[in-house]
Amino acid sequence: TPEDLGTIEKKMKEIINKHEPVRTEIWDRARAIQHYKDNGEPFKVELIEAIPGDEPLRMYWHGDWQDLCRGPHLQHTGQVPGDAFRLMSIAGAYWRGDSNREQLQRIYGVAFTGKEKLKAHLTMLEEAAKRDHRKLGREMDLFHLQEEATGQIFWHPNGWTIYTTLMDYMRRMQTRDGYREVNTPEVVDRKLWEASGHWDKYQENMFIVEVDESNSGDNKPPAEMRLTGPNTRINALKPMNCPGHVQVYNQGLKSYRDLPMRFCEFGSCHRYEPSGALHGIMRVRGFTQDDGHIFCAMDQIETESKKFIAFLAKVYADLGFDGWTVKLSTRPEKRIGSDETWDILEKSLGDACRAAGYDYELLPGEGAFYGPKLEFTLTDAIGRNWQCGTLQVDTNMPERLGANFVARDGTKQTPVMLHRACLGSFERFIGILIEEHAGKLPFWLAPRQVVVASITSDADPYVDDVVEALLAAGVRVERDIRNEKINYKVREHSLSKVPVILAVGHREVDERTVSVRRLGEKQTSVVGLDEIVTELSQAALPPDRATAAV
RNA sequence: GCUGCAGUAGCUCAGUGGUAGAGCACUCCCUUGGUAAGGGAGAGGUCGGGAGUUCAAUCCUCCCCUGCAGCACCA
Repeated sequence: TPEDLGTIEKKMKEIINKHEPVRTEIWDRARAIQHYKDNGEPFKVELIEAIPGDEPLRMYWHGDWQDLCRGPHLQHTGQVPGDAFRLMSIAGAYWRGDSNREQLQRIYGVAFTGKEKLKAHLTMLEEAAKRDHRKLGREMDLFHLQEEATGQIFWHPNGWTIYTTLMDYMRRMQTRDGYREVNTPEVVDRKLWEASGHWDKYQENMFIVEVDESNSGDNKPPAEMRLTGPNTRINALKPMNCPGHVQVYNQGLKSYRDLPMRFCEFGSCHRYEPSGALHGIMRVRGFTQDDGHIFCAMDQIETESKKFIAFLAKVYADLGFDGWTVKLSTRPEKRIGSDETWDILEKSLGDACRAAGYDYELLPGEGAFYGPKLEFTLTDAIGRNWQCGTLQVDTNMPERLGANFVARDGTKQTPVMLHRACLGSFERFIGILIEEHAGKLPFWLAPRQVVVASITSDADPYVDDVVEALLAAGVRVERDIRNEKINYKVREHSLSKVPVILAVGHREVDERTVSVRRLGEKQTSVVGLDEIVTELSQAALPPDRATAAV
């Protein structure tokens, strides 16, 4: 508990003040194992037994405290900066990271070389908490969650504006990049998931929909019998779009001339995620992916991969991100497909990434069960990493689901399938977007772009003129003619992150101008009505349509 | 799912074994104010849900739900 942490911290400081000197001895393994057995420390015993070879072990002491350690240790405990550490939290952690093993209590703490640095860190955390998308989502009236639909999002008008604006942008970008948009069913018979292999591996994480398909009419049995009866059909809400896209591909004969064939879908997916995994709108049970699958020949993998990475880089840059990283996840323990195939696929992904000009971090064993993947990760306000974009090569699913094409030599061959998503899901990406910009979204994405506020009620009719002109020019604009002082209006709209406030009073009415105040700036400027309409309508253009930066 | 913590008004939070309070937000009135809070009045709560203990439970006990931090998971 937090109180316990305080007590522990106090005891730590006492030990630090004692300047306990280090003492070390080399023990043979048998003695060390016996020592820990006698002291009831089975985890230490296990650690020692896992150390290869039979070299002696180093034991350390500081006063009463004893540890098995490769070393070195501090000369004395006084070397720990007693005023520059803080115990932060306490939580369970599985022994050796294995959820089938015991869970230990882990105490999290931070330590710095000086008191000032600790203070700066704590201040940073406080600042980061203000950018939390869950907090901003409430303050900006973007969305809410409630327990009747755990892990799913009720989007409010403001939030849904961000969502659809982003989706429209992605649709144009993907069309330009050679994708054809499709749409596939959300309630699908388990047979398809069995065929794809997902039923086997992810059944317990799927939303199951059982429907009675016996004759309708008065002789229908009661619901509790129907759901387990012989005519019950078991469906699952689609947890991913790939099998659906293969079904589209499989309609009609395909030639090597048709490849690469790029399908995309704003695919609504549902996954029964473990309760402890849910996190705001970043990890949810209902979400929409900007999903896409490229069916291609083996020798097209690298070109298509490079093309996608370039596409993703462009999109991320448009959305204001430059700090993303790439990870290459390789074959997991539980997988399908031969090692030879994995060798080829892992290499081609890595090569494509380098060829596109990006380095990657290797995550051994983290790949999907059907193939390796590149993960494109972004960070949230407090520095946690989130996988957003992904690129996965897959030869297994096309084969399982019977996809093929006629090759140049007339033989039937199986295409490779590249699974790819750029944003990942709109939900997670918007969460990251909110935190990255601390709610101050780029003008084209801001749900409420402009508020026109009257200073005195005499200006109200003119407010309507300004609003009309901006609406006609494609700007998302609201009016504020409430009986409040301009200070009050400015404060309120600034807090809710409206990027531009146009204030109008007698002077502006007489001159047909507006007083412009931009979010984050103190000074205002007076601009003619026509001029501001032109300027803001330009600024409202999404990056792929903007002719010039405004 | 696991470990720990939490749930009181729309939001942030105080509080008590005898059925609840503040500030902000909201509504109305006064105020027409020039760029981050003008004044007054009012309305608003099955104290997350269920069971138990008790004369009496928002408070104590148990179960469940939801959230937070971390772990595990993430097709």
